[in-house]
Amino acid sequence: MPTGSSSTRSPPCPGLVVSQMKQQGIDDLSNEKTDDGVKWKQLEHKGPYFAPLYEPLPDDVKFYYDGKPMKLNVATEEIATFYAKMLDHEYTTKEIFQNNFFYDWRKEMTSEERKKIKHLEKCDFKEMHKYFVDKNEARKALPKEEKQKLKEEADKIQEEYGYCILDGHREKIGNFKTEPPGLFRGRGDHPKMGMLKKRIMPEDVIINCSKDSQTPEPPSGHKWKEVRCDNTVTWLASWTENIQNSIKYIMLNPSSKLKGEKDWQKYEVARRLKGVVNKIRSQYRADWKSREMKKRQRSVALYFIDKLALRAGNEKEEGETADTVGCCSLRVEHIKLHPELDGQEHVVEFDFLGKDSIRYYNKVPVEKPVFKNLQLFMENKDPGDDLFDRLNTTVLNKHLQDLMDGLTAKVFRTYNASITLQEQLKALTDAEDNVAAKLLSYNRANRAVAILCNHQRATPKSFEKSMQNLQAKIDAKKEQLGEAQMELKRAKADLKAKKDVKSKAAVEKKKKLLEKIQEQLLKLNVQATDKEENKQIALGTSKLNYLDPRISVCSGAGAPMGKKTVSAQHPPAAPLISSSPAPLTALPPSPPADQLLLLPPSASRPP
DNA sequence: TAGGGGACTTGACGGTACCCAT
DNA sequence: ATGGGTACCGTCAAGTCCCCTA
Repeated sequence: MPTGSSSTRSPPCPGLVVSQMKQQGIDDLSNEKTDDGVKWKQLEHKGPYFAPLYEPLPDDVKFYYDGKPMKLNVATEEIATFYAKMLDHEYTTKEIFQNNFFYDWRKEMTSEERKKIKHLEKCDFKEMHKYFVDKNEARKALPKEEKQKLKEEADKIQEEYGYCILDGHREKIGNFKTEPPGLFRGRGDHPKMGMLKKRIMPEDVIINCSKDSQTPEPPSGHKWKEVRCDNTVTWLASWTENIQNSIKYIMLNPSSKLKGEKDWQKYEVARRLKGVVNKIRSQYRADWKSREMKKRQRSVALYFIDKLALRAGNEKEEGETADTVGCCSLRVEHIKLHPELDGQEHVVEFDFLGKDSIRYYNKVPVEKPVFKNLQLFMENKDPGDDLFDRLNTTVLNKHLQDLMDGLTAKVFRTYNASITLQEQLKALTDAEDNVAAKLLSYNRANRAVAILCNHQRATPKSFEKSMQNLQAKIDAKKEQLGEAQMELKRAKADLKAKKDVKSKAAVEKKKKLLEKIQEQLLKLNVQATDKEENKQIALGTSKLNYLDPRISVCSGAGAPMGKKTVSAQHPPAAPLISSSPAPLTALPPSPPADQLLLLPPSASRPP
């Protein structure tokens, strides 16, 4: 079973590097680190690879305004192609998108163009659109050799710009290309959708590298905005994007040692939480009855974060982004209280848009004091008012910091995700199971985590069809099964009549065949179950960001690990399985790997 | 202590490489 | 060999959280 450990990491492998370093008497990187930041000594790279310049359209591809062809200035034309390319996308039907685009487009026009082009409805991009569709088709239809050539060119660029040297190690860069210009596509109801995302020029880019290293050359005729040497940060280059005025970075690939160690640290913090979580839970339960409103709100919010793995919920600037919330920013309109619902008492119904405007909908029975507190928090408030008006993420995290060093709201998500995987694996897996059954168990455990974290996906486009295909296979197999049963019956009758060796052998043969078919049918059914259950659930995110890989490795589940390198997630000096830190439930001293999962499942989920 | 900047992680999505059944 | 299905990976938006300033 693949572990994904070889695919993305740049050679040489981390373990090797460390042993070489030790031999050479070079200190391990971790020795040079301080608590509050990276401290590298050497960073060398080639700077970002810039998005290709705009190629003007051929003369026969025309833009029409009010039915008449109109030659656009190159800059104007470029922006028009951004819109033209998106014509069959739902975005372009939205009024906000259209308005934002048109407003920004007109700003970039020449004054003559601006005088003429006054209404988007009169703009005809269809010919341009067709040009790009055709071009795309042509690219797909290219002969093999041509495609190979293109790939080689891309590989060359990757080779040249895709790696950097960090303290003597060649590391893969995550995103070495600048983002190309285009129209901003926000998620959900984004007020800025359709705005023009400008082209990044070398003059916008800050380069970060070590003083003694070779400073990357800007493209000819250009210069960098700034070259600096800041070894407390991990980015190689940065620029400010024009939509949200936020900074974008070029950073290392997750397979790099730097990222891997950070990831490892994250899970170590989660493991420390394991040790104090019971105390924290008793504490917040006690605080439900506090005389201070602030404490009550804090403790109820923390209960939600712990029990439901909600995100912290920072405040956002109104009108700048889609209206989404997390725990601390929940509003009265986002919950409904049901003293009784479907035979359960004290049910809270959540309905809000979370990160990426993904809907969170959940009906949860809560403990009575929580319910009573929520009623209190909602008294005399309007639907649009904050549920926790005395609370924000800063206040909450400050409190958490007091409870445990390094504890923040998001650690609960990591902790509860990982512990859920571990418990589910333990509960669902039987060592005797075959591979298919084990894989289903792993997926189910992974699914439990994804559901907890509300990681959703759009139903894949081909879902219905591929489900039908699978069903057809199952039907065919069932038919086969029926036939096999009949044949066995006949063979048995034959044996009864003849009682000879040959017919006995025939019966055995038919029996074997029947068993084989039964097993195949079972496997298909398992597959169908897995597929159906996974229809709208995304497993990747939790696998990548929330599940301590040591849980999967130690349990022997051998499931795909995603793009992070397992070995890179450890301080490489520690071997992965034999003596390395154990997963969450096994706090030091670490038992041997085969016992890691045998700890009591109790008390790991909130009461 | 509000407010904003900065650095970093988390997240869904779409294209592509790859795999397996036909 | 082909084509359908899927895992993987890049992309870039959207979060979290920390720090600094007024």
